[in-house]
Amino acid sequence: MTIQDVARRAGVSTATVSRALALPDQVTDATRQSVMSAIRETGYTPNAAARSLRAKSTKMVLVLLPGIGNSFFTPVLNALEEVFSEGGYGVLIGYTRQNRSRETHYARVIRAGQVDGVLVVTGNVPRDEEFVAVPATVPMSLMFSELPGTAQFSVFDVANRTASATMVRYLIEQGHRRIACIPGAEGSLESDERLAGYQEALSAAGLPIDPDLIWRGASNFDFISGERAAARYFALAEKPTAVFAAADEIALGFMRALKNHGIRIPEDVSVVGFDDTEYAVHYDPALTTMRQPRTEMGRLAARDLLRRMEAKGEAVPTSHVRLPCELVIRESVRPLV
Amino acid sequence: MTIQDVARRAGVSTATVSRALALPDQVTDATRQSVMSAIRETGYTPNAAARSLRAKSTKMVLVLLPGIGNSFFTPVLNALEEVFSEGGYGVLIGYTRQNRSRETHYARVIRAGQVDGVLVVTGNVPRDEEFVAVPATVPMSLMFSELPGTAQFSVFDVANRTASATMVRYLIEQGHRRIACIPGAEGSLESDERLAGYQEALSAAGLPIDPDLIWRGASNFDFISGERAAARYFALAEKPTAVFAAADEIALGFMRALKNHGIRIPEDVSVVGFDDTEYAVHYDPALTTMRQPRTEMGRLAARDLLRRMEAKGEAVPTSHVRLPCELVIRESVRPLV
DNA sequence: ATGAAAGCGCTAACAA
DNA sequence: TTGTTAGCGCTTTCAT
Repeated sequence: MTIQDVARRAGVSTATVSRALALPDQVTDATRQSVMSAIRETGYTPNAAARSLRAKSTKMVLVLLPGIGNSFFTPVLNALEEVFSEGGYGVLIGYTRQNRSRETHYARVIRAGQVDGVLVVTGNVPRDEEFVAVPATVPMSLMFSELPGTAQFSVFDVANRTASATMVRYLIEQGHRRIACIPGAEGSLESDERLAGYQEALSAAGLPIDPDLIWRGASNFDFISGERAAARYFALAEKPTAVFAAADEIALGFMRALKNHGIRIPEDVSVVGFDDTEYAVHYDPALTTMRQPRTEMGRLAARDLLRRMEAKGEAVPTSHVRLPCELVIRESVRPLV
Repeated sequence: MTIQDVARRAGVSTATVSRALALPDQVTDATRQSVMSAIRETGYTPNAAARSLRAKSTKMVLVLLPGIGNSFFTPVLNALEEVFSEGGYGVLIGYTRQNRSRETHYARVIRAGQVDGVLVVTGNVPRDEEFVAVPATVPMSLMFSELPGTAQFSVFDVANRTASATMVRYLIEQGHRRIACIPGAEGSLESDERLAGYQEALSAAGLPIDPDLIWRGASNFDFISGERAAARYFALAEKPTAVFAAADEIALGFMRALKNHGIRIPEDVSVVGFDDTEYAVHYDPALTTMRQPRTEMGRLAARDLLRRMEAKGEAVPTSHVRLPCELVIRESVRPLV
């Protein structure tokens, strides 16, 4: 069923059918009626490839995720799909898996004109040379990461440093003085920022920064990193009274490892996380953490990209948004005062 | 940069460029060389829309998910993306949200020829009339659900009933006699099957099926359903010694609610789940559950669809696969013998 | 082995 | 307001 069939059936030209669909006011009521009924009778749906070829727009967005099976991104993806599909755009999903060849693959997808925009949702922006040229081709945005000195894309991130400082300050207010930190994925921006926030809060309170209490070396923000950090805890002669984990999963892994050795939380040691994933509230003890507004970030980023994709020709200024996080107090911190 | 530019630069026709790319053996080494270097110099990438229009194939797959922010599907989606992109197919993602209008939207995407295949990953197959016609257009498969009497699509599911029976039998072997069941989302196939497995195991052991111990009425396989079931537990005069939850999240929600009231697990009551999501092993106590082979299911389903999409013309028989689950014994069951 | 040419289905000038 | 027509970029007969 092509536009030809509809045109024949309605007794008009293909151009009129096209107009009846795209610019209904440029067509008389009568013809629009007959075109519409012809469409209904034939069950016609415009062919996407033909339309794309002609219109030079595919109405599709590429969403690039790291893809380490991380459920942190589930609500983000949900929000993105919601806003994009509402705006008439399809969501093409790509997992880079920190893998060069997969990045190249998706760079090619973009160059093939398969998408009208790109959203990179990850701490690691593809290093592929081919990606350098992308922003010139189609609008591209970043989520949960930043790239210094690149004004050509919008970025949506949270105030990691401020949030971490707030969290550690809360711990201090609760009377904690010896506070450890598990900063998460070594070398990532989030990790650096959250560690900086931790140090900032300690310094502001006149507390020393003890290298023995900074448990580096994690390759990810996952359970296993928390379990590994537990070994550092046990090795310590003078234990901290509180631990700030840079992600909920790290906190959960850490707590589980401690509990295996009979350590009680928060009676023996307080633990806090970062993210506020779905499981934080259901754990025992329910985890005190910083809520990242994942759904809201997704919506904002999607709407911004939508606007920039629709702006045929004229340049829309890029957005640089840093959302605050929210301290969610639950049960995993014991007041020392 | 179009195929024209490359052709001019290499001093050949566009047809030759096309052949050099698609059928390299039909071209002399010399011409292929010059075409390739022309491609490199120009940075040419074939336009996807033009290719699709001509070839009547988009090299894209639509993956339809329920989209209730459920991280159960994270590894599934991961596996799907891996296999499809390896096979040269892009993954277009769609969340139906049990919403009629969104189903219609995606039915239209399919009819527009935007995808070469469809994978419905959900217990609820779209009811939209427009979907009835889909399997005739492009191959379509089902995951984690079945539709009786439909041989035209492949289906990949787990043996829910058998797995549940195995789980309950395990509980019985551990000496439990009074076993409750939280069957999960009312009216879903998974729920029905898992409940049936529970009843089957009880009957086989000569144990009575007590309606007071079947805590129906959940609208989903989520935490809240577990919390609600806890009320049923507390209301009961004669408590069960073990509870079979039809999903890990239900089990976690249930355990958390019990612990809030000072009930210890497994000392006071044993709890088991179903799924083996990432969090099951990190909970305290680590949850005894049935592992669903989510990644493997994703791979199998993707490969099957790939095969059927590639089979230009000739009919490939559909697959009907039911994978077994694996009992994972951890800490949430107390032996009574 | 290569080229010429038709055409996939649609949209948008331009004409009428 | 409507129709005619060109052409988006590619693949694929059919000739040569």
